[in-house]
Amino acid sequence: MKNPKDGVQSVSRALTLLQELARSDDGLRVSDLARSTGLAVSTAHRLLTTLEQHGFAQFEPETTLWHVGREAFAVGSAFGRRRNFVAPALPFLKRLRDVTRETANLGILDDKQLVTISQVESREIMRAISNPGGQVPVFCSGMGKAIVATWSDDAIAALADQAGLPPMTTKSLRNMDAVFEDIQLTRQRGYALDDEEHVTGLRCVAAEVWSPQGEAVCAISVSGLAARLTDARLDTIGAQVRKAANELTLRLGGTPPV
Amino acid sequence: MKNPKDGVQSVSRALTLLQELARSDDGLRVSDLARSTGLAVSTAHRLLTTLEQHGFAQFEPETTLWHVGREAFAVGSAFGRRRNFVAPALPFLKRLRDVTRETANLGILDDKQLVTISQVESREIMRAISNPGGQVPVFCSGMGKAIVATWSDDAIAALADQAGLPPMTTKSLRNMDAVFEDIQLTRQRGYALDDEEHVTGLRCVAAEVWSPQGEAVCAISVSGLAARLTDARLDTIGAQVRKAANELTLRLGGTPPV
DNA sequence: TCCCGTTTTCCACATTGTGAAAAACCTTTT
DNA sequence: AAAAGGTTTTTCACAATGTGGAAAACGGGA
Repeated sequence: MKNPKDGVQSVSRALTLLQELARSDDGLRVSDLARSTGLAVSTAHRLLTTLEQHGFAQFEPETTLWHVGREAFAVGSAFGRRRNFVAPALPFLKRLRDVTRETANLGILDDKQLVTISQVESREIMRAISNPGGQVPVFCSGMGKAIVATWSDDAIAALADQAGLPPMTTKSLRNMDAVFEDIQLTRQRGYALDDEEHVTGLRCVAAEVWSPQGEAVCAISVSGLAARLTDARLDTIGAQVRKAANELTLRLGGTPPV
Repeated sequence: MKNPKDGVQSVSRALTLLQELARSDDGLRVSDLARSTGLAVSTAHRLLTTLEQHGFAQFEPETTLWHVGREAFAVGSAFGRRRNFVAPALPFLKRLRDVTRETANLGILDDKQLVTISQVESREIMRAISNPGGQVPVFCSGMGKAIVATWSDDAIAALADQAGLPPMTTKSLRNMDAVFEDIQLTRQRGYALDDEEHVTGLRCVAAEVWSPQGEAVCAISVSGLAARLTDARLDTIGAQVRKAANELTLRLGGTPPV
């Protein structure tokens, strides 16, 4: 008769109540909840009380309506917190590596530096030069520029002011005019380009990834020898990177740019 | 022996497990959970399974670790949805973050606790210590004090009476005299200050946001290392936070204080 | 291969959750 | 002002349900 696969009855019922509560924006009454879940009113009441004791449900005495409680919010946000983008990003990076046959990277902006968090290496003989964990000045990095391009010009100027524009190669951007010109291009193209600005001989195509809060949290890029990442391939790869970035954005619960 | 006031045992235990899971960023094993909650392993396992069936917990077979599940996230965000000032607040938080270069927060008062609803992080190395969803005793929080300062002294006393004054650091307010003194200052200044009263080394400047009904519904704050939020900057930041709070108030259809 | 530390399943037992019904509240109606 | 109709709470006897010890199934190391 009893099927253990159903789990613990009372817990299961309590969770159903919570889900029902979450469905409603302006609260529900005990009797409504009892009806919609098929529970006895007294049972629903008892379970709700328990949920309330733990802060998962909330009762408004004035209106006698039940709501989802703060503790549910607290526990739920732990789900989002755990999302360090590395794990979900991997499949997209791999696919990107496979379609481009070049190294794919994931990076975040941290204290004026772009940090490469994760990397899926090209299978070609010549590998990328930068390592995961490696840091690059923002404006010498494709990923850095992709993220920064989403900011206001003022914010960009402020960052450049603080971080400076340390040149890494002869092609590095050396003044604000060059920076804004490059950012302008980045916004138009929909992807950022590092054309041997970090390491001579190395090119890098990048696009930013958006958080649910509507901010560019990290970026995806493809990097390889300038000899292989020819001008002719740039737009194709740009579109592929853009696509991967948008897909990851969706995966993370964000909204890609129009 | 049995006290019905304790609520439904199994539900209560399951919720405790969830809270425990939320505390950990990289997952917990059944046996760890059993130990930390004082449950028999088999019981913990059974409850977790039930949580998993509803999507509130998530099990990683590879690592045999348990995490908070997507459904907990879904239900939790219903809490945020009901307090729908999150979306309209974001632009103001971002601007505040940009002008102060510190983390900007949005919080509401809920059952004697201040809950951080949303957050726009500083771009500096040291990020905020508190997470969205985090809860702080009212009188240890800048945002809490900003809201409460709009109340009558009687109401404040009543709340303190109920909630107590649990000290979080050595600088926390420990008696009603200190509270009223601080509230007095808050009203004069036009902004509230949490000077390492919640976390040592962390300062926080806050101002309340008004509803069209003329009540302080939520608060905006800027938080950062005490080393960076120096006394010299306090009044400037206070004015900036006040301004952001007033702008959001207008946006929500309320009337800012004179 | 065997072993140790897990996770998972099983099962007899009584603790614990259950729901009908009654009590306590509210508004609204007469 | 009292009665009626809708709630939300509380109570309580009963047995269905959840419990935890112990045993079984894994899953990596030696």
